[in-house]
Amino acid sequence: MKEPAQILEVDRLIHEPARLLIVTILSTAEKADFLFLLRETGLTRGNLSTHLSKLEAAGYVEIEKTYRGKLPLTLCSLTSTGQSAFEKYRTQIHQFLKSK
Amino acid sequence: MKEPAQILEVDRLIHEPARLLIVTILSTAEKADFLFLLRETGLTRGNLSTHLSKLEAAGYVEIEKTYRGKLPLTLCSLTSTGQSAFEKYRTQIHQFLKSK
DNA sequence: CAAACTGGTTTTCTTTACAAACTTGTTTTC
DNA sequence: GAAAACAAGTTTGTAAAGAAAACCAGTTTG
Repeated sequence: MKEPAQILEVDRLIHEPARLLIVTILSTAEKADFLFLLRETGLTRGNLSTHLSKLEAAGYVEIEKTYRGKLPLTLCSLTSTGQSAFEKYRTQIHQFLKSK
Repeated sequence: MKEPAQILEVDRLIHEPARLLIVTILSTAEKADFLFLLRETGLTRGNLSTHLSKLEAAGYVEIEKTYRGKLPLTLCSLTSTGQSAFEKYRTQIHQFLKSK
């Protein structure tokens, strides 16, 4: 086993395409609400919800539940932990794919 | 849903880290035998076997079973289909990660 | 000739991701 | 003013995927 096998250790929480997309969007927006993410990602509500929960459980995303008028409003933002994990993921993938 | 959602369509057969590693190794070697891949990847024999079968089923890898002396020898090589799928995957990921 | 080793494959177990159904509350409509 | 439709999410059920363990056919070793 040589060093290329590092790819086997990428953070699978971020590697999953749906979550990679979510995290990427969040990395460029201070805060995003649930419906915004829903539109941007094209995920179903159920899947967006569960992916966000996983990211929250990992401490990558902070979820703030409030109201817009009388309707529920869920605000999501990347924590600094999430930000670093994302940066790390990006450099790992880059490193791996760039070599031939 | 905007265009970033393209990432949701990456080829998951290649996206899986273990197979990404296998395919990457095969892309630089004409042919690789099972034990070579085993050492390079650090996967277990069982997992290497099933991942190779999936790649074969997809037509990405060709598996040739022969003998080295009296012992079984399994040779693996990337098909042209596999080569293109890999190239496509790389450019997609690159495209996606570079923006931001 | 029995035990250990080679080079794998198949089976079993757990974890995941997705879809569909459900929930809590709020507007509409009749 | 009750029923129906809608909004914003969550929970649940299921099927597929990945990892580990068990297995297997043949070979070499003691």
